[in-house]
Amino acid sequence: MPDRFETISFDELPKHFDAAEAEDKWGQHWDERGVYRYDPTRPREETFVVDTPPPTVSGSLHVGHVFSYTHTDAIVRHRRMRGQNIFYPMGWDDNGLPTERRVQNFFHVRCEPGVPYDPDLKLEPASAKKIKKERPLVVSRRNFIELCNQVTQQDEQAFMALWRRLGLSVDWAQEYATIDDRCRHLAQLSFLDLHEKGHLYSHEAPTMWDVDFQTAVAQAEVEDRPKQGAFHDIRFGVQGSDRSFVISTTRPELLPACVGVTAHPDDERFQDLFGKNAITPLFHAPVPIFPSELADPEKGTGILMVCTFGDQTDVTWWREQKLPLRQVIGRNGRLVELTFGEGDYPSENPEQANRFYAELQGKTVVSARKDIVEMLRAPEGRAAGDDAPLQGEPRPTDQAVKHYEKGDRPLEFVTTRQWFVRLMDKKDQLLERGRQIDWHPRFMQQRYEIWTENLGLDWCVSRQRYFGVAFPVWYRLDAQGEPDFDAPILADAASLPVDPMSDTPPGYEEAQRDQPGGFTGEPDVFDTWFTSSLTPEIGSHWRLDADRHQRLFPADMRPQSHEIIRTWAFYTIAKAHLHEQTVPWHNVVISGWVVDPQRKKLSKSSGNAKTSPPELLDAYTADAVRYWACGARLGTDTAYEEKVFKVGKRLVTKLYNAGKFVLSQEAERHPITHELDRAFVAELAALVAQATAAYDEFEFGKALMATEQFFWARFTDTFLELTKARARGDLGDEAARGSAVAALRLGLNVLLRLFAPVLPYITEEVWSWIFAKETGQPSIHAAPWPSAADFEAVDAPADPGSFALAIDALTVINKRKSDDGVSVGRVTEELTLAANAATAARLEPVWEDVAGAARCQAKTLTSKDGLDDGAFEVVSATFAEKPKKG
RNA sequence: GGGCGGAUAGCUCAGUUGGUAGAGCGCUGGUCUUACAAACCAGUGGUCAUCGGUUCGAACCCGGUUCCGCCCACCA
Repeated sequence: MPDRFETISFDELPKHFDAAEAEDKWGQHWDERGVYRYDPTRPREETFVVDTPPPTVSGSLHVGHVFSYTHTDAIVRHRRMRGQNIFYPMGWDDNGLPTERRVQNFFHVRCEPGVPYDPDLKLEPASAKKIKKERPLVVSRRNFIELCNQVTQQDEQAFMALWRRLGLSVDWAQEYATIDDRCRHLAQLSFLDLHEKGHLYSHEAPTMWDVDFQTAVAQAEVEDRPKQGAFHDIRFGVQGSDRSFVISTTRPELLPACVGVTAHPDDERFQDLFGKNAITPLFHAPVPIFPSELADPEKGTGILMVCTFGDQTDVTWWREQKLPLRQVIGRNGRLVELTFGEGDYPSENPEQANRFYAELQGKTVVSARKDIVEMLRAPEGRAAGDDAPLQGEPRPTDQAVKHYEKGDRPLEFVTTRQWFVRLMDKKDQLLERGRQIDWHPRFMQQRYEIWTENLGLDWCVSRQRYFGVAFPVWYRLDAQGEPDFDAPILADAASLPVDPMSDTPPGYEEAQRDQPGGFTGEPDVFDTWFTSSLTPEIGSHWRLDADRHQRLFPADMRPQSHEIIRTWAFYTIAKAHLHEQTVPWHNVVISGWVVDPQRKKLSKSSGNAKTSPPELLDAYTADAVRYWACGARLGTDTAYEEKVFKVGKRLVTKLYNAGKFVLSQEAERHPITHELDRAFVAELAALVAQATAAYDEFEFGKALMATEQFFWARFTDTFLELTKARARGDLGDEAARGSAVAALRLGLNVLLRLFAPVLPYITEEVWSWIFAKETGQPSIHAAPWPSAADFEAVDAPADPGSFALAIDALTVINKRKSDDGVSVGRVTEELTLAANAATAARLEPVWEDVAGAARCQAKTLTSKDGLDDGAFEVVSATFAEKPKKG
């Protein structure tokens, strides 16, 4: 009995592919079979390590997530098929401000560290009415953290469900959360290591401060926002003289904080002033006038007031000139209590100064500005303009004002004690590390370079928040109860993770907490980036498991988006450099954004992200959505186009139908011997090479497009049609039939594998019918990526162009049918096709197939001079009558 | 102010080292055709933003300009 191809029975399969069912079924199978599991026994060089971005689980899922995570998954799936041992974890970034904000709104609560813990606190989500009518419930720090944990766990479930449905081939055994014990442990170890190596310091200094969240922020979290400001021209006096001058400022409310006046040393206009004291209006404070290169003679009036603190330059002047500190803006953004004529607040007229200041005290920056302008315009009964300090009216100007990226009000410089990681002295080393990494696309490296070169401050890593990783630090209290910040007590590495607010430091009793001679815990938490900059180390279990670390670090690939190069990428590189003297990963792969037709980034806040990811998956299926995502080029923004989802859905349907057809063709097993089949295989082999090269560059989009193009234009619309007659046994002998079916199956098999990284569900479905058993690979996602090995049993065609030529000939015949209004399937009773002699000779070996596809009963191929090479002409054609219905 | 990316058919985008402009969608016409009407066949459609240069030849290389998006910048 001859060996026959195993086939499927056409009628047993559902007419239409049920994607929802397949998503469910295959998701379960993959889990059960452990297809995506990392094998810890395989060596580093066989392993492909992904440093997956842990999404912020603040509850807002949008298509941007789906987009970029699909990119990573396609790359990962391809690597897995290349035989690599995949380490593809998933983490949840749940600590930090976004969660705190979400919890505050969700339960309508406010955290107050002094409040006692309520072990029985049970809260329901707050209704909109409640939020509107009632004041937020005040809860303890510990209760608040518990609520944060509760909400993030729910959010993580939602994310996980989405990721599974989308088909991310994550190894769920490697799941982590940035607030879990291991991450807290590692973040605190990181702190201890940096401290030991001398990269950490804490000091009290002016720091960028968000007055709403009441926390310090780092340079990387600061963004400029355009704002309408106004120059106020204010006349200053000079001590012991009639001379005066006018400064121009956009922040008149800082006048009580004025500690100096400066102008450029070469500025002719102010030579006589240097070394003298200016007298501030209203407050009559004598302040030194000094020259500085940093003053720009072109700006304003060329001479300006130095305040503590209006901006970064003020901080510089304050330091260099050793000026006094007059911090008038408090941590809550309101003007603090103070008295002129005392201490650091001298005044030549304290009584008047205090009268003015009393009106400003307790006010916000904005209302204090309004009030002080009125005072400057008409101080104490005098009419406006009557020798008033304010010269003319404020002149509007556009300015860029620093804001915390998550905040609403401008940042202030407030003097507080903060912890810093020293980076300013390591810029060159960090730049060098950046150059040791391959950036995809390449130009994205520029972002890193520019950021690093322009870095102006060390990394402030302490935050005055609650839901975060605690500093493993306590301070001794002296006899007066004052903390000794210069010699912090560090936690023992073996005791981590610790919470200094509830754990006691080595050698102390809990009773000594906050007692003179005792200790106090560091209440601050780490900047969330302090933890998330450790994701490669979190994956590798750095300092916890040396063998695992050696197998997983540095990682191979870091996928991320470009707006966080200055934070996530930068800090991760810094950490790997400081801890391990190496790069954290070898490749950075940058996805673009999803944008609306107006080129605006899709986001919930701007209201252009209307469809949620689950809705999208319901409407179009996971494969179709993945198809859309994978059409993108790296680093390039992609428009949100509903049409593209439909195209993806169509592709899935076509794969299903083509699979059914090919795998139902019966024939004896036979090698691929026919010229047309060999020419097809030659083209297929070229496609494989092309797709493989694209994936080598992480360009899944190029690979997909090439594969898709081939699938429609060279497989379903053409090769299938050209071999149909032979595969049915209507044409040629058993060998010809076997060759056709063998080539169809090889084509389908290879194309399925090329599509598998992008379309995991439909490819697995079709693969499961026959190929799973035939190849011994139960899952296509564990099957080998197509390569030359797939084609080595097939001899080269006599003419590599004969497949293309057959397509051209068929197209000409189809055009004739179309022109005659005849369907392609109609029988051709007689056909005479002409080509020049050379072309006719080349077509000869595949002419039977062409005629078969055209359903010819009688056919003639003649040669005719004057036709171009490769051109065909239908000399005559008669078509059968339309078959009668019935 | 400095830098990066983009501008190609009505729309979304390809276009490898310079060599006659491509796909999909849309649109028009045709076809129920034994894998698929959730389909197929055929057709329409472009001064490659703009100006100049190099070249036998430029969408591609060089320079200028204009728009769009983004990143960065001490913001008196």
